[in-house]
Amino acid sequence: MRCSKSCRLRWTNYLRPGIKRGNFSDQEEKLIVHLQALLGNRWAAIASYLPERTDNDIKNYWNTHLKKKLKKMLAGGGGEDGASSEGGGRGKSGKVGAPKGQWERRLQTDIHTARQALRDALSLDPASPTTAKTAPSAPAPAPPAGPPAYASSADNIARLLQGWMRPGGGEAKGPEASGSTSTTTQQQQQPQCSGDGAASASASASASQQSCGAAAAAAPTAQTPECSTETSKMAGDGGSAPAFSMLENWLLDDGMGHGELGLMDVVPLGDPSEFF
DNA sequence: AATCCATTCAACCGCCTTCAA
DNA sequence: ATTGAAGGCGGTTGAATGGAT
Repeated sequence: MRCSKSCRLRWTNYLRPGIKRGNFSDQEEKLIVHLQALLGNRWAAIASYLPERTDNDIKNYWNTHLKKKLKKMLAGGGGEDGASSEGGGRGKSGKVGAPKGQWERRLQTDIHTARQALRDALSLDPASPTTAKTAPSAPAPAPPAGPPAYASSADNIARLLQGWMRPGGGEAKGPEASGSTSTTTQQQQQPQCSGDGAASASASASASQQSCGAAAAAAPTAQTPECSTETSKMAGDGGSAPAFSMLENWLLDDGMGHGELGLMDVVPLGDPSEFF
């Protein structure tokens, strides 16, 4: 009386050998919170970093335990509706502007452009002619025609960072404040990390670290709402200055984010014991 | 002991993507 | 190029369970 789909689900979520059940360790908890901040509610992608856990398990754990913990933690300070802020990449409607791969490539191109522009903007050489009035020449293919890239000028970058660094401000007004609407829509659609298969897993790992990390760092307001509220409060609250230099480092260091570096290194997250 | 309420988690649902015919 | 089946994914449901009254 079971369909193949139901059997597959039963296997992957329950019967498959090697899956661990219950009792999430602190480390796992921390990792899940961290990954959720980076990837949003893309449980399959998150689960790819926890080989012994299924996406269903992680999703359940998030919904039943972690969300509650975060809510409790934030109870003192302007809590928001977690449920309403959910639904990272695609919701039920699943309407995204571009297909997965296309969108991911596009985001990576944008990140490259942003890096280049920031490098120019932060350049110590005042005589530098490249001060990013025009979109820097990127080795990667130019972004598809459409809304202008959000990081096409140093001014944009500066505004963006200013808005972000505004104390307590980052949340609902980033890209909007910087007038970059297209940015918002673009970045709200999270990069798709399929998380299936080794190749795509590693690809998505680096892509996540890059693109999601970029979204989390360069334009935190463009994260999923949860990223920008619950988790960022959780991970941050440590003042904006350190985060900014982390951002600088990340953006200026092309080597970062390409390897299998620990995710914990990408975005600083406080000691979990502080929160749990 | 009975009832109510909250929590947990396996399973289901609907949508989307992929792939083979 | 088209189409249908299968797989994958995230959101949601509901039965089971435990604690409180």
